[in-house]
Formats: sequence, structure tokens, C-alpha cells
Amino acid sequence: MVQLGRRYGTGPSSLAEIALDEDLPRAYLEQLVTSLRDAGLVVSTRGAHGGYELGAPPSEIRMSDVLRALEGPIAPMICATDDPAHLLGCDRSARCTVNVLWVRVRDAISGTLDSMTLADLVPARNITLDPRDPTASPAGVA
Amino acid sequence: MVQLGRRYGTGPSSLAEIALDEDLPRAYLEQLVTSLRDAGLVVSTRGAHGGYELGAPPSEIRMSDVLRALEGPIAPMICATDDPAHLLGCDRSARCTVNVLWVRVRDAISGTLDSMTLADLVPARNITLDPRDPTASPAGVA
DNA sequence: GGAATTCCGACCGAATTCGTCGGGATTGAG
DNA sequence: CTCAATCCCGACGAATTCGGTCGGAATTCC
Repeated sequence: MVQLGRRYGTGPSSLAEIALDEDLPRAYLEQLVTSLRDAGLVVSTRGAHGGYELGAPPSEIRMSDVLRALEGPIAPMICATDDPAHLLGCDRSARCTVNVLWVRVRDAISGTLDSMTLADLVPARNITLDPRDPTASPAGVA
Repeated sequence: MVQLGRRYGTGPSSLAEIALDEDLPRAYLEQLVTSLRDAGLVVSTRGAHGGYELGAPPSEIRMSDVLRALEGPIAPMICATDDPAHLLGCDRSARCTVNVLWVRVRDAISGTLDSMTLADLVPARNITLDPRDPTASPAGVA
């Protein structure tokens, strides 16, 4: 996702490209990106010169959504899951007093994840040190 | 731990007792409690009529310490571990920009865990619904 | 038509988790 | 002293998950 963030706006990038940059097996990336596509976070273009690109600007992609797409509902324990559909009460739920702890932990996690977007993780392409310098350009100026 | 919390101040409790209340295999509890003892959270008394009891009042036992004793350092990812000793830099650490996210998540988790003590999880023994009702009784009244 | 690419589903080895087992060491009670 | 209750220890085991592989079918551009 960070790689796709860097390339945002430059058309689809092939998995081969990303695999190279990130030094990960292409086949594995394929698996990951499939989940991201199903979640609508990336869009795919098939055929030659196809590839993947972000479905929205990096600043609008919450990391909580990325993580949910890749790893399922946010849940430190089965009894404290994000997704009500997967809320599977353990047999102990009656006596168990620990649930409140896990719920707080979960909220802490999703809170921080909600507060970060992909833009927070994509390395800036150019850094304007002097605020009076208007030549600080929107990326990709060759 | 919650069970030991309930029994706090009443002398050592045997694993058999707790196993019964909690409906968990004694042999398994044994394994867990060993870690807790090594961490100093519970103290053991050997021999007949021995058992385990908390090493401090419930309100002074932070849940972060309990979790660390049972599950090791708090770390959503290997590259964002609590315990500097286990900080094992992944080979990607140079290029990887995601670390900051995991560190924030980790801090959120340990923050909430630090803020809760065992006392927060031990069910109160008597609940006075009407402050004028002095018959609200200490648990277990048949 | 052929090359580049996504798409799909099955498979696999290693690690972790939850739990078991058997027996040894220590201590209080009779 | 002996016995029963209990902690103590280390090894074992089955199920699940995780990171990753493999082979090939479908799609699109040149």
C-alpha cells in the first residue's frame, strides 16, 4: 500500500514492479492485493500494462480499513471484535469479567488506526524546508 | 487472576479449587500460574493446604504486567516491542516506513493496559442498589 | 496472435496456542 | 514416620494460523 501510495496518480502499477521494490514474492503480493481490491481500497486493471492503483488519495485511506481488509476485524480477542457479524460469544461469557478490558484495548487500537491514514506512512517525495519556497512541487517533477 | 483477586486476603487457594470455579483443566492452570509466579504477581505455598495467592492487592496489579507475564512483551509487531531486549529489527527496517504505526498502536495498547488494574476486573462482592438498604450482603448468601 | 498482466484456488511447512501427561519435591496432619 | 495434598517441572501433542508457493485460466494491449 505504501508503494501504491508513492505511485498514486501515475496510473496502474504491476505487481512485478512492486515485488521488485519491496523484495517480496509476487505470488504473495497477489494474495494480499486481492483482499485490498475486494475491500475497494485498490482498483485493478487487467491485461497487458494493467496493474493496481489506489482507489482514493492516500490521505483518505484510513489505516484501520487497510488492516481490516488484510487481517479481518480488529479484535484482540474473539469476544471483543469490531465486526458484530463475527461476534462469537465464548461459552464463558456469562461468568467472564474480563471482556471490558479487551473492549477497551480494541477501542484503543481502532482509535489510533482510525487516526492514521496511508499518507502518514508514504515517505514525502520532497520536503519544503523554507515555507516561502513555492517551488515545492506536487511530486513527480522530473 | 480474577479468581485469586476474589479470594485475596483469605490465604492460599489450591489450583484444584480454581480449576473447579473456572472450569479449566488443572494442569493447564499450573502452566499459566508458573509464569505469574516467576513474574512475582502471585506467590505460592507448597505442601498440603498450600496454593497460590496474589502478591499484592488487586488494585496494585496492573493488567499490563499480567499480560506481559502471560504473553510476553507487548508488541503488535516484532519491530515494535515493549521490551528492548527482544527488539529484533527486521531486515526491512531500513526502507520500512510502517514502524511508526505499530509503535503508536503498541503505545495505545500498553496505555490502556497500564490504566487498568486487576481490581477493575474483580466482580464486586456486594452491590448496594439502594444506599439506604444495609441488607445488601457479602456474596454467597444462600 | 502473443506477451503482459490480473485472477483464482489449492497446497505446504513452520510456528504458536491450548492443553495433556507423568512423575518428582515439599509440607502439614495424624 | 508416613501419608495425602499440593506445588513443581519438563516433555509431548493436536489444531490453527501465518507467510508463502504453485499452476494455470481469463483478460487486454500491441
